[in-house]
Amino acid sequence: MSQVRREPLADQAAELLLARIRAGEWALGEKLPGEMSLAPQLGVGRSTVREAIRQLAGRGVLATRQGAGVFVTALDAREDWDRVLDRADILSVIEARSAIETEAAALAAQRRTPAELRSLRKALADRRARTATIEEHVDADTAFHRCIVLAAHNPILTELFDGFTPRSRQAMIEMLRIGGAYGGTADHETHERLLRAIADSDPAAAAGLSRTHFHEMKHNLR
Amino acid sequence: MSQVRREPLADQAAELLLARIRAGEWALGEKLPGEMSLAPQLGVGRSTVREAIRQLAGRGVLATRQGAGVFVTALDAREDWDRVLDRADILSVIEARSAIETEAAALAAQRRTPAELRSLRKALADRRARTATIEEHVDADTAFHRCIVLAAHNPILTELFDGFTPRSRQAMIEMLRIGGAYGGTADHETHERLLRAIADSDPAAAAGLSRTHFHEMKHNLR
DNA sequence: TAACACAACTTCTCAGACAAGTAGAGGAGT
DNA sequence: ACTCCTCTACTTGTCTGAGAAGTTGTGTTA
Repeated sequence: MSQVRREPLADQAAELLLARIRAGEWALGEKLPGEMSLAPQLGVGRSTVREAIRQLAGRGVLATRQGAGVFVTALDAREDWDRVLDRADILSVIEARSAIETEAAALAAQRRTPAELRSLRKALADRRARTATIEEHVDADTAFHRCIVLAAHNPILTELFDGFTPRSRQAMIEMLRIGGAYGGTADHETHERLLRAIADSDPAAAAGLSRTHFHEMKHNLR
Repeated sequence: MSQVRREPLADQAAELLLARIRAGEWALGEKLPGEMSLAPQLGVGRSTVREAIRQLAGRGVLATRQGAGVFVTALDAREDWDRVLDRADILSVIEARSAIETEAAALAAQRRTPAELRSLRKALADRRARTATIEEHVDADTAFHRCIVLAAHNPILTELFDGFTPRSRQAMIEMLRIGGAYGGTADHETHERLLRAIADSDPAAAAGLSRTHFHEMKHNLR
């Protein structure tokens, strides 16, 4: 049946531990049994257990403290973005972008510097001009939205945005290809008003316009 | 000057190796020197080198093949959550949570199942009861908010939430420790109204309450 | 009651030994 | 000259044992 596949014991032990963590055997922050008791449980030597723990520590699931023990730091190994986005539909991507960018728009309206305002205007002009192909327009659109996130001056939001927009690019392109019209005057006007709200330091209006924008996107999907 | 900072040798070795990989000492796919020669180079024993390699393997930077050697599989451009959160202040964390959870609250109000509603009620009761220590209360609070995110039925938002709440736990605890009052009746009432909005399928109210909640948190910070 | 000392635990690190797998050199046969 | 096989040197994988270093709770003392 299955190929011989000789996987190292340490890898197998790591997988087994991860499965038990996912199953909820140890809650978040809880201490695992010591290496000494874990080794016989998994049927391997102590150093093998240590290597398995190190592997999971590298993935951010476990953390060790000398003298204290091994602790669960995350319920789940952070899955690769690619894998998550493979399963997620376009709708989920839009909703996540809405979450991040609506908050970012409000913050940008409060914190944007004059230099960032110039970048925003330039990016919006680019967004209007570059409508030759769908790919080009999606990239210009993403660049504009990234300027907003940057103007929010929040490193975590930036990281979140950069984390999955590159990977959702294809989904966006497909959505526009299906949805038909893109770069329309109505769409552009929404973006223009969003920029104006940020320029006017009006967080509520910026957030509202951003929310509306993504709401329309979701609506066009059907 | 600097605190003693007794970081495990294996971690130090991993960081050192990663730095040399980033510096381009070994190209992508290239083979590293053997453990035997790496150990004296780094000034540690062989098992320690192995643990460092395992750690980097868990992060996807290295891969080992028995009999062949250790190979570079990625240059590890992506920054670790831990590192991002180290630099980020509490304010940024709250803003990011606000972004995710406000959207999640609105979606949860539309999509929550009866079973999820039961989980929410149970989690809220837990949140009210568990106020013995700050740690306990933070964990109960996180659990309640996680139920909301789950009820939004959006895998990306779930992933985002799980991605950094475990790591922002300490920051939350410190914030409450400084901020003073926690688990107050006003705080609990806000959560109760949030749950009611979700139960009543009122997305706008749920989003508004969530936004207010995080806004108050930011305000208490000062 | 508060501060200290200690004991029992934990992880950390090293060393040595052998098993298991890989890859290249070199020889035998065609 | 070419192919195939074997053998060898080198690699990672695993286990054991030992002591160092750190943490936590308990009991003792002032």
